[in-house]
Amino acid sequence: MTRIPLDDRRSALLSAAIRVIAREGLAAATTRAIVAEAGMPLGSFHYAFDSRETMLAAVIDTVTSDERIAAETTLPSPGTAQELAPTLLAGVLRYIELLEVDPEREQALQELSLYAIRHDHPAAVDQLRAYHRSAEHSLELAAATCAMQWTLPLADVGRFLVVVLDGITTTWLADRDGAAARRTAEFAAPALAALARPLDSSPTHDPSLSYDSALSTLLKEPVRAD
Amino acid sequence: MTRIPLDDRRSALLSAAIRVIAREGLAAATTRAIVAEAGMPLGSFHYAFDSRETMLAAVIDTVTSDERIAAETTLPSPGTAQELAPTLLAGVLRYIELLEVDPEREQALQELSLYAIRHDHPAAVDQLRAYHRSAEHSLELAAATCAMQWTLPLADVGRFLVVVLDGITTTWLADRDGAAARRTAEFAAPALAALARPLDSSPTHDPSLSYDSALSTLLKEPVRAD
DNA sequence: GTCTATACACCGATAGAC
DNA sequence: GTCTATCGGTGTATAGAC
Repeated sequence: MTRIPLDDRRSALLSAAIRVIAREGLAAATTRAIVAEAGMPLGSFHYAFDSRETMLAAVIDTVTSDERIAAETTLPSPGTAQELAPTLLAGVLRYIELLEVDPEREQALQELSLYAIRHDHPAAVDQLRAYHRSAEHSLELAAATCAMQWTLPLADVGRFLVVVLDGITTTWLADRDGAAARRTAEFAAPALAALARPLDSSPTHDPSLSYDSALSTLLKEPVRAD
Repeated sequence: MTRIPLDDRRSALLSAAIRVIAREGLAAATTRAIVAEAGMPLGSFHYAFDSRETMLAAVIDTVTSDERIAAETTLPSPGTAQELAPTLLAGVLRYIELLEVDPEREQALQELSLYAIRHDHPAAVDQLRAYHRSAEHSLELAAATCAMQWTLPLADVGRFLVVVLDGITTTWLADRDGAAARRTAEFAAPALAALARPLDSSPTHDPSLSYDSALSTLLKEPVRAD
């Protein structure tokens, strides 16, 4: 009858699977639920994928794509140079907004991540590395925009940003306290900015001891007072 | 024959369930797998619990107990006063050690948390609040031991610690990079310590030996207006 | 190629033997 | 009370009609 290209079928099933996982959880994303969401008969599933496991690997691969992650975590790139801490803060706040707009999607990503750690560990590592790449790129861009440079290896700063974003995500998913998440962001941003120094400062300085330059940046950010 | 008190049966099933979840994941923790782990016949399950859902609620309640969480996250309390940042760092490093000793347990806790968020939200909130209580208690103790006080509401500082610990956990579970986790801790500890200041206004000591106290001292200076 | 009908394993839960 | 046997339902996967 209606002969649909195999790739179209596959992608339709993948997006249906993501919707089901987001709406009802990974455990409820059965083959029956997925084909129902896609409006297909059950038989179509194993025509497009060898098994449910294979399809889940494809789902993880889809949500792990660099473009998708970059769209979520990339900081806005302002045309004019400004202070680093507010730039970083704006990026984290933007991430929190995305979190609030589509909580189910983030919950789905967390469930897929835990699933991958247990059943497809290489995929979990890939997923994490994609986040690291995006974080490092954003941090590099932010520092350059503000005429700053990082005093620690970019990988370490990037990891801390990933840790903070992930922690904010998990915590917010549980308590849905956007104000508290934003207070966390307001602390994390200057703490990150404290790890950078102006581009033209003395280059041969042991970074582990040069908290003096970090201090000035940290202290420029008003500590939240209530 | 062997009449076992109901409470003993329940607790045996609960610990068996936790072992199964840790070893094979929440999805694999079926009633059959749990009673097999506990060495009981299948019929015993619904004699001890109304349903699998009820038992999972009890599991969450068990792992959410204050004592259990405190044992994982409480900082060591040194008898002698010392600098705040190393004290905090020691606590985070100790948490990372526990993480490395029993990764499956932490993975199980993450899976239970995501399950609770979706299917038993009040329990998820309780779990998070237990972590907050423990974090706040540890931070209060650490500050007092070091003769310091927090310059932000304890709840906010505690939340940041929870966020960092959670982010470290999720990230480490994926990449198992203990060295990177410790580098993250080494950044987070002084960043947290920067949010405290000495209890009294006595003159500072040698700042070259303790950057965290220098940070705290400078934090007392007025934030300059832009 | 597409879809219906079905196989077969395993799930949570329970009835009934002892 | 304790355990065996089993029920009804649902899971993944497939055979076979068209």
